[in-house]
Amino acid sequence: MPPHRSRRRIPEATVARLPVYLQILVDQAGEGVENISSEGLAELAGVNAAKVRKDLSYLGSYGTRGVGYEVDYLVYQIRRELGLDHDWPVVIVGAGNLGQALAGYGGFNDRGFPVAGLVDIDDDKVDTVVGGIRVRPLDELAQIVAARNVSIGVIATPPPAAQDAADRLVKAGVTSILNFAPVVLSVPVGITVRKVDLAVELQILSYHEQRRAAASQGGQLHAVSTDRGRGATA
Amino acid sequence: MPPHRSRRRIPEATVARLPVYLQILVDQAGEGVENISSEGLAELAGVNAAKVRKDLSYLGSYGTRGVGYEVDYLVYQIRRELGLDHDWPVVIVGAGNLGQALAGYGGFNDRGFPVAGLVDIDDDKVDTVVGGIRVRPLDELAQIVAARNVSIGVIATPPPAAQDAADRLVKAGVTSILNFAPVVLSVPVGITVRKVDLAVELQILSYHEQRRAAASQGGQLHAVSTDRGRGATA
DNA sequence: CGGGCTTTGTGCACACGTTCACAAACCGCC
DNA sequence: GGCGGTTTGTGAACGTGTGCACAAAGCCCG
Ligand SMILES: NC(=O)c1ccc[n+]([C@@H]2O[C@H](COP(=O)([O-])OP(=O)(O)OC[C@H]3O[C@@H](n4cnc5c(N)ncnc54)[C@H](O)[C@@H]3O)[C@@H](O)[C@H]2O)c1
Ligand SMILES: NC(=O)c1ccc[n+]([C@@H]2O[C@H](COP(=O)([O-])OP(=O)(O)OC[C@H]3O[C@@H](n4cnc5c(N)ncnc54)[C@H](O)[C@@H]3O)[C@@H](O)[C@H]2O)c1
Repeated sequence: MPPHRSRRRIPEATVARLPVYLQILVDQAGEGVENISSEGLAELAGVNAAKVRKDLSYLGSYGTRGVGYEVDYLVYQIRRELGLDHDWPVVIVGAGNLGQALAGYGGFNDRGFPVAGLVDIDDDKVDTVVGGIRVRPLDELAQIVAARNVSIGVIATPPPAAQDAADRLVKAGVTSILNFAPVVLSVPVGITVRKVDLAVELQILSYHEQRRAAASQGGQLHAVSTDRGRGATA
Repeated sequence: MPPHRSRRRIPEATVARLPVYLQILVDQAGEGVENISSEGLAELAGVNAAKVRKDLSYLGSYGTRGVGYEVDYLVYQIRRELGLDHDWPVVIVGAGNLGQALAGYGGFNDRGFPVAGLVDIDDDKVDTVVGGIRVRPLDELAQIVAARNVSIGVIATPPPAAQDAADRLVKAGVTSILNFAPVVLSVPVGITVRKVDLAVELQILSYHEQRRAAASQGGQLHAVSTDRGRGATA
């Protein structure tokens, strides 16, 4: 079978689920499972089987009717499609509470995202070592990005400094940013930004709690719908 | 005007954006801004103005044509709709790297989510103090939940322990869970779960990087579309 | 008090995402 | 080689989310 050049554009919703499938498939491979059906994978991923099949169909026709999917091959294909066939070094800006937790987290390295650098504006933080990484001054950001060919930056600064951090990252040549500060970043076209905002997550939970409370008190009870693939109500 | 009993169901996509508007509005109020137009708010939130208007219309008709929205009143209404008119104490399970960063993070308290407890299975961690919180043994989880009337739990344990943590949380009476472990949790119906998976976020960025690289090499360049409100490509 | 300007609130069309349902494909076994 | 059982891949229907475009509403000013 031909190595299927990645032509088609994959829907964002699917892109967001592929890493979940990948995780499960790697686990399954580790347990010696060689084949898996869309039904089985769906069960483990907590989604609909038809969705699994449609998602996987964007990668090509890698299943065998009557049998299912070969786990190893699927892992290979998803990896390739997500660009995980090589490492993506990341640079972290801000070595505070969160930046240190991130740097000390082995999961990044394991999953192909080695921490190429950790920079901070505070001289007291510079040269301290966290998770085997020595904190470097903010000035060296561009240098690190260039030297290690970094294209992904992580922002873990206080909110007021986040835009500045983004500007510096972009200037240094980074083209993707993962932002933990609760602010809306403004970046040039062509730069991809994703935001992880814990407060937002908690507030969404709060909404559902509040709704539950209101419902059980006054009105009738509703099933709460799933929320665009990022959370779920069982 | 009547205090508008929260009748209508608000679309999930809107619920996910309201916290962002709220954040911006609070900032603006702090800077003395009294009124804001959908256009202005949209600009600051990085979204379409019509979307802002439609989102806000689910709360009721709180704008004034020709003028815009009164910032303070909008803050009040969004807070009420999200259930943020009172605090939601949270309990954190797992006092490792991440659990400590979360417990030490002032932003939770400020935003109405005080840490009611931090529990860990490891006796070496118990009784250590992090961010002003004394780590308690896992056994005391149910007690903490009951005593402080906690309905939101945060899982920051290693992946293999996450399901156990979820089970304990549910048993203790928690009805919403924010899960940081990269595993799919299985919970009873009626429990709301949201997952924050950093590796997934990075892998999505990796996909776009890979796509960019492939495009600039071979095919034609495409604008990358926005991804369901959680990230963006400018 | 009326006219012009601004901005909301929403109907409508379209895009995107999800799920069902089923023909086509494949396996294994007789 | 054919048959029954299984599972894929996808067309089609449906549901959710987005954005345009415009009438309705309100403000200001003369
Ligand atoms: N800690 C958490 O659990 C947590 C949770 C949710 C969100 N966040 C967000 O993550 C961000 C970081 O949180 P934290 O708790 O680590 O804060 P922190 O104050 O502990 O750390 C911030 C670090 O950034 C450095 N810094 C400040 N300005 C900088 C700049 N211009 N360039 C580079 N570094 C700079 C500071 O020196 C400090 O070391 C904040 O925006 C916060 O809102 C944190
Ligand atoms: N640290 C990060 O930046 C980071 C980033 C992304 C994801 N995560 C995820 O967050 C989770 C925690 O990461 P970490 O770096 O803090 O790990 P960690 O190993 O530092 O901490 C885990 C803690 O959980 C405790 N624990 C283990 N089993 C438990 C149980 N059954 N009940 C209660 N506590 C238990 C351990 O004693 C330990 O203190 C992991 O699932 C990890 O994949 C962490």
